[in-house]
Parts: sequence; C-alpha cells; structure tokens
Amino acid sequence: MKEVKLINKKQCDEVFKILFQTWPQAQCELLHNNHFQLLIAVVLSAQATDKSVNKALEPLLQQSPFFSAADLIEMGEESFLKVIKSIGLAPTKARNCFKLAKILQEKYLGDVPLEREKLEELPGVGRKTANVILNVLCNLPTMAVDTHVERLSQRIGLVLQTKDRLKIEEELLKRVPQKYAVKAHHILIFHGRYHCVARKPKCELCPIEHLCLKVGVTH
DNA sequence: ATCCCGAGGG
DNA sequence: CCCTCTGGAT
Repeated sequence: MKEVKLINKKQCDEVFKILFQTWPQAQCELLHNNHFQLLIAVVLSAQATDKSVNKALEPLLQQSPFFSAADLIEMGEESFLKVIKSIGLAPTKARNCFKLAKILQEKYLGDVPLEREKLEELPGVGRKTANVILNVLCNLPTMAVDTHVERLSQRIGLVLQTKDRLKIEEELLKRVPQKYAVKAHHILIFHGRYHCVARKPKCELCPIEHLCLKVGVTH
C-alpha cells in the first residue's frame, strides 16, 4: 500500500508564508538587459547553473550591453559557441540560440513574443523556459517546474509523487496562495538553490522543517 | 527512453 | 571519483 505523502492546504499556506519571509529577495538571477538576452540566458541555463551562464555571458554583455537577435546573427553560430563553450550542452544550445535569433528577426522584428504558443515554437524553448519568460517579463503567475521545483515539491509534500512535470505544475498552481502566485517560482528556486539542496539538505537550519515531510530525504 | 555534455561541489 | 545544475528534442 502506497502511503500518501502530502501536507494539507493550511500547512501549504504556512510553507509559502515562511519561505517568502526567508527569501524576500527571490528573483531571476540571470544577467540580462533586454528581453532577447533573458531568453538566450534561460535557454542556456538548461541543466546548467545560472552562475555558469552568467560567467559565460558577462564578457559579451559587457562589451555589447544591447546585444540583440541581429547581433547574434551577425556574430555567427561558431563565434557564439566559443562564448558559451564553458556551459554544458554548448553545441546544441548554440545551434538553438542561433536558429532562434533568425526566427525572431524574420517573424517578430527581433522582438521576443510574449505568448506561450509562440515561445514554445522556438528551438530550445519548452514549457519550463516559456514559463520563466512569462513570469519574469510579464509578471504572470506561471510555475516553471525545473529540477529545484520538482525536488522541493516532492520533498516538502506540496504535490503527490509523480515525475510528470506538467502535473506538478498544475497541482502547485492550485495550492500556492494567491498572494504568492507570481513570486512562488523564485521562492522555491532560492530555497532549493541555497538551502534545500539536492544531496545534503540543511534540515537542521530549515525554517519549514516542522512542516516538511522530507520525502526521500535520508541522512 | 535516450541523447545532448562542462564546471563546480563534496 | 560521483552527483548536480532553473531541459529540450528525437
């Protein structure tokens, strides 16, 4: 018999209240000066730390603060690959970013479309990336389910056990208090990145330890 | 289900 | 050494 590991609605509200107080500064940490740069950064951040993405892009953005789709097309895929070489999955990402830039130029005058369907048509952009873009640029209450959000959701007991990220997203959106709907994604990211880490979570120091079910945590 | 694949941490 | 990092396309 499979035990249902889930905290109740009241506990869920408390979790977000405490986490919001713990991480009031939670926000996107990817370097960017415009919509295009954010889109590129989010695409590059797949299976990579935001630190590694910032480290690779910083010199480029320093030299070219208004770096745009047109600029990426002009510099070429090979040159861009050299820039992002230190990031994992670089060849695939360079190809996707270059193709993406060309599509933006041809279809949207170089702008980033702020609609889910159009975003997800772009190479290298899936549901998670689209959710981040819509959240950061439009302040929409989307829930991008990445490795952190998936881990914390299961661990704390915010959602039922499943590897289906769309299901996790839907369940989370139902359970997150309205007040924190827009911030919730980054609140979870910060807690996952800096505290409730994958391997050795710092449970002794955790502000929600009394509420957490610690599903799968073995010390 | 499997492939893409580099740096940083433990 | 092994695991992890704001996944996506096939």
